[in-house]
Amino acid sequence: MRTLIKHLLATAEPRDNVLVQGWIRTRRDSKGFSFLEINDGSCLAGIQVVADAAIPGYADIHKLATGASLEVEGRLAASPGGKQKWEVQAARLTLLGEAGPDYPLQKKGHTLEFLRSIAHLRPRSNLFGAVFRVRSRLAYAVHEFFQSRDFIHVHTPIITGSDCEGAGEMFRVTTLKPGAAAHPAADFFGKPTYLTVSGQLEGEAFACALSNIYTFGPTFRAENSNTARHAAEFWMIEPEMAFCDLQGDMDLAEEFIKAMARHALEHCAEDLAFFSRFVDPGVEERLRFVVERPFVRVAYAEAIKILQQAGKRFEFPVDDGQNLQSEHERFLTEEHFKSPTTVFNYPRQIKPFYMRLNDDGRTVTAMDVLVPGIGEVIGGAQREERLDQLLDNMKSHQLDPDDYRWYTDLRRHGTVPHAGFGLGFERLIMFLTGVSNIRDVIPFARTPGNAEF
RNA sequence: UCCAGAGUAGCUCAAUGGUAGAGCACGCGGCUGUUAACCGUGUGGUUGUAGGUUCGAGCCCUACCUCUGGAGCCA
Repeated sequence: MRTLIKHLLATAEPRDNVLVQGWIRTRRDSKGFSFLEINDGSCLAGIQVVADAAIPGYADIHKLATGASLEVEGRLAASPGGKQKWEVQAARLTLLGEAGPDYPLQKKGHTLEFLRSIAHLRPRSNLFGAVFRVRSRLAYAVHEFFQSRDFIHVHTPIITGSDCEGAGEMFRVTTLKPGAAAHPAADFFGKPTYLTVSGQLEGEAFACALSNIYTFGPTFRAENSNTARHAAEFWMIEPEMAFCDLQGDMDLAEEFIKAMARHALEHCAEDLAFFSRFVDPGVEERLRFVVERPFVRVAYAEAIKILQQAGKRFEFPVDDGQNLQSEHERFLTEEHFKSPTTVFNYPRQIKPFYMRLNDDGRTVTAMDVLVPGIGEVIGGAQREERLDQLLDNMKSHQLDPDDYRWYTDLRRHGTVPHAGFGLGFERLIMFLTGVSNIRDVIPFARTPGNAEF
């Protein structure tokens, strides 16, 4: 029976009759025998195979090149070589699939840019194997975090009929033939439909029934954003809590980030060490810092004062009443506080209609969590639970309440204070791995002009 | 979408306006408990595309395409 390499490497005693299946990373020939390094993706490290020229299957040795797949039967034994504890002394080699001389992954460093052009093969590289193992582990950690706190997972719809959630351009979903006259009534759903940009509004409906809920699913934005932090398709995590205010929301956001960092340190040590060595030297230290230290919390008005008194020339002036620019956010989290920072109570005019108006009449209960190196990783708010105020907010945002009938209904029937936030899963992975481009933390990235694979 | 930079061998990169090269990969030969093995040798090019300037363009000019970094929008 096959044993994954991660389990072979963790074995305590030598073992006869092991079966390894994987892909060849490199081969080194000697005069009567060869060394093969095999990787199966179960962990960063591969295992060394020693193959004597006399064993069955060795006749294919010239075909056992980098990238080829094979099966090795043999004995797990202590390795006399200095760089590994175990090796497999092969009794039989079976070539499964050749990789020709045009196999693009060499046993040397490649640029990330080149690896993106072979997105179907890059998971076989050290870096992308590590990234996607961490991504998987963290997806598990997300569910563990919320489930252990009695949050209920809700699958909000991917196709949505509301075209005005206020979160950016949307992809149209239609079965109408291209060029057909625009008759929404003749379309599949009898009205215009889109890919969701957020499950928040639906999440609120479920929070106002099940108390604490979360969503974790794909999200789509048709914005022509061409940056290292934006993708047209990405995964978002959106908790929503009934009977919760802004304080509770900020507490949960902070606990969540800390829990993810702690989980990565505890369960992805080998891969994190790899990131520290080849991607971002400070990543492990940064995660420990995030776990140990409380986040800074600062009101928007105070943040503006800090920026104005920083004595620093920004490209964009600090303007009270306007949104913070990327350079302002980075200054706060990277230079001034040198810590993850939560900014709250933003001016109402720069935030969406659903955020709760504070008693000052000028600010809303919004909060953004900023982290060094990434900037905004979480955006959230206590929601407006008062029907009259919500309708007033819609009016000032020039929205038609008729388009939000079911949403305002939540305030007509047993309304409660509630709050939540949204977090881009890819940005979290970037923060935890140090990988600086969102295209490199999602298996097959969709960005403007690029839907290959 | 805006600003800046870059496109030369499969990959990473060289090349005063004057005969396009190296390392790695790949082929062949050798050698060794090797480990991004090593030594020798060989194959490999419409210099992103289309125009232009020039006796002569990888290099200078124009347009376009693609990518990268930054910005906007945001998660």
